[in-house]
Amino acid sequence: MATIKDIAREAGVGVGTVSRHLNGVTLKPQTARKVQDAIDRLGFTLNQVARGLKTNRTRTVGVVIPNFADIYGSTMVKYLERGLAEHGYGILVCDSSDNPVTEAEKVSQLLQRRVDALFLYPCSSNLSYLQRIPELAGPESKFPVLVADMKADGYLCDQVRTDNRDAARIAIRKLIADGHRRIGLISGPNGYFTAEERKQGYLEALEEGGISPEDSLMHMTPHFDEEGGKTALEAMLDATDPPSAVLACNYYTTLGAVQAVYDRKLCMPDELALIGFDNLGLSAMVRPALSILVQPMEEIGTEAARLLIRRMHGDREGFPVVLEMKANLLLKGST
Amino acid sequence: MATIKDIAREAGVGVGTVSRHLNGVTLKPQTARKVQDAIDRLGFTLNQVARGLKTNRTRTVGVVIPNFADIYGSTMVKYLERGLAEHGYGILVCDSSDNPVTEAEKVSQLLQRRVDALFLYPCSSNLSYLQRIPELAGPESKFPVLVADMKADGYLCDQVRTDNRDAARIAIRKLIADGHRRIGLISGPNGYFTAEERKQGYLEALEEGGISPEDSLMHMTPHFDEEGGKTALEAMLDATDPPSAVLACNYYTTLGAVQAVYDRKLCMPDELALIGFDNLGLSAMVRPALSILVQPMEEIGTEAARLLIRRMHGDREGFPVVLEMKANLLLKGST
DNA sequence: AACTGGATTGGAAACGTTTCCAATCCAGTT
DNA sequence: AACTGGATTGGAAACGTTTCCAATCCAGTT
Repeated sequence: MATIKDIAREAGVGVGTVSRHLNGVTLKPQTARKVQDAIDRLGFTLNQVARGLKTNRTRTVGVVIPNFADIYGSTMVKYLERGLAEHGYGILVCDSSDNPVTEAEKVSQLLQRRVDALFLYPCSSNLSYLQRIPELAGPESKFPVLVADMKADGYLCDQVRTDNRDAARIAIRKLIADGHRRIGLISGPNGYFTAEERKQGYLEALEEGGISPEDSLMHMTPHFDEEGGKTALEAMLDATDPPSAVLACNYYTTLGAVQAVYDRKLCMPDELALIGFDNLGLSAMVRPALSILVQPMEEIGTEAARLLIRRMHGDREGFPVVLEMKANLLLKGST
Repeated sequence: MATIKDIAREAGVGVGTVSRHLNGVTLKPQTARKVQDAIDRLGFTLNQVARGLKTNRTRTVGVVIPNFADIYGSTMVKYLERGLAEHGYGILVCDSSDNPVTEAEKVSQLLQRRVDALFLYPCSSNLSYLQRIPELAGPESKFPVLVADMKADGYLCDQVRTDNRDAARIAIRKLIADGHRRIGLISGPNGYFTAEERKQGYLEALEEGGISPEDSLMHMTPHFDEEGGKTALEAMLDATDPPSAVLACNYYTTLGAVQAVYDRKLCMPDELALIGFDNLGLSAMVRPALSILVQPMEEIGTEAARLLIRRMHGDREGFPVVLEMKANLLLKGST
């Protein structure tokens, strides 16, 4: 492959001149032409690895997400990539398989590859491994780290996520406005940030509505999964005083809840009003169509890109920033 | 950040020795200990960019897919990443937004970043831009390129994809075995490889069953989308001699078809048997549960990783290889 | 104790850029 | 025609590794 030296020789100029041309410095027109001709003639392409070594910037952001096959994460990454690509940045992505150990390993691999910043969608709120990383440790670390969808207070990073409390709150408010008083919640495990925030929003909305919470109506499923969603809804329906409305707090528990509704042949919204979470495509497949809280994945990805670009350009304004984007409540036939 | 020279000085050895230690060469035990101590003491991490420049290998595979937010592509990439990571390779991913021009641009950006191989999930079967790339042009190019889910005959690359003919064939065979004679097809635009292959499989199965194809039962939707799926099914149902069974050939047309079924309040499978495509999660949301052809995304990703690893290690056996993986027909209540 | 030769180690050169300083160019002035 | 000084250009040094050759070490032999 042709190098800058080959171009310099071919064009009869110095390597510095070729480099300047490649970096957008305006040369004397005839010099520029000679250089460009040589580039075209030899089919030269700049070696970004060499440039990266010299400039100490790879124009690459490291991304770690728990599961690529999950629409939520992959949609965020889609818009992250789009936003970064506009500024010439690429992404090096890793799947942590929802395993905190793998997550920490992937982060250190990415740093060995000298990414310019990290986009982390962690699988737990334990980010202590960040402290053990020399580049990141110390209060004066300037290495940009952005945490998505998870609380990272106490760590030096920006955060972008859905306003989970608000999401649950607007859903529950709507159910209360529809006259429901016994409203069930299917959320995730205690200690899991988004699960707890959504529960918090639920509690706040109940309080606003003057409804006192009942333990029997709040199910913190152990794995935030389909099975848990189904079991939780069945348990509530089997209890002595079943709910007339339920909010399922993620995609998988929504799947499970819908199945319980089908199995019991309940008619929505009359026998049970249901609001699901996350997956828009799903909504239309349920009859009546499922009302759903849609997280602003595009916005999160786009804002994350914008913020990371700023940080990589040295703008530390407002650091550390916490951006909470509002979810959208799409009302359909199930409420 | 500490470099290999700092380690050499700190440990009182030469840089070559440190390099050898880092590359797994066994040193004299006490030398190894001195080096390791220095590494630990200074918190050294190897600069992979510098290594990449010297070795001319980045241990990175470039990935271009049309839409990250699409479960099909992102699941393939998940398993691709997993398979490559086992061998120390990372992936640099780009979303082409289903745009052939962007696709070509992303490919050349990836090559500037000196990826060791390319995983391409192209948005059209026109891969002519590959020829214009100096690294890839010429019959003797050794640069590994793998094309997923698309025909790339005539280009020098390996191919891994679903056996689309077989997929459609087994679905139609099943419908024929169930006694259906009038079977509809909802596929994608002519000229679109997977759409045509699936149609081909449909035709083959009809022929086996001694059924002559009818144009009015074959709908090649212009965009392979939800709208097209719905419209196509409605058109078939409104025709004088409607089908008793239908195969929708991708996720989006399946969504559309299911909606048409709902709107007309048809009872599956009695009034219409339906087989969908791609999205497993969807199946359980439809009642009766939707029979579905599930593409072997995990297998494709895993096999692609295996093949790319081999190619990057210089093994050219069987080049160019075409791997067609069998889809899985999951039978549920809708047939 | 001196020698031998395989094992181990040291360190220069190189990978392909960028950047800085010095050298050269050349339009405008005298 | 000679001079001036800003604009342009040339090219050495450096980024942090790997690798090769040469130098050193040292266990085993004499």
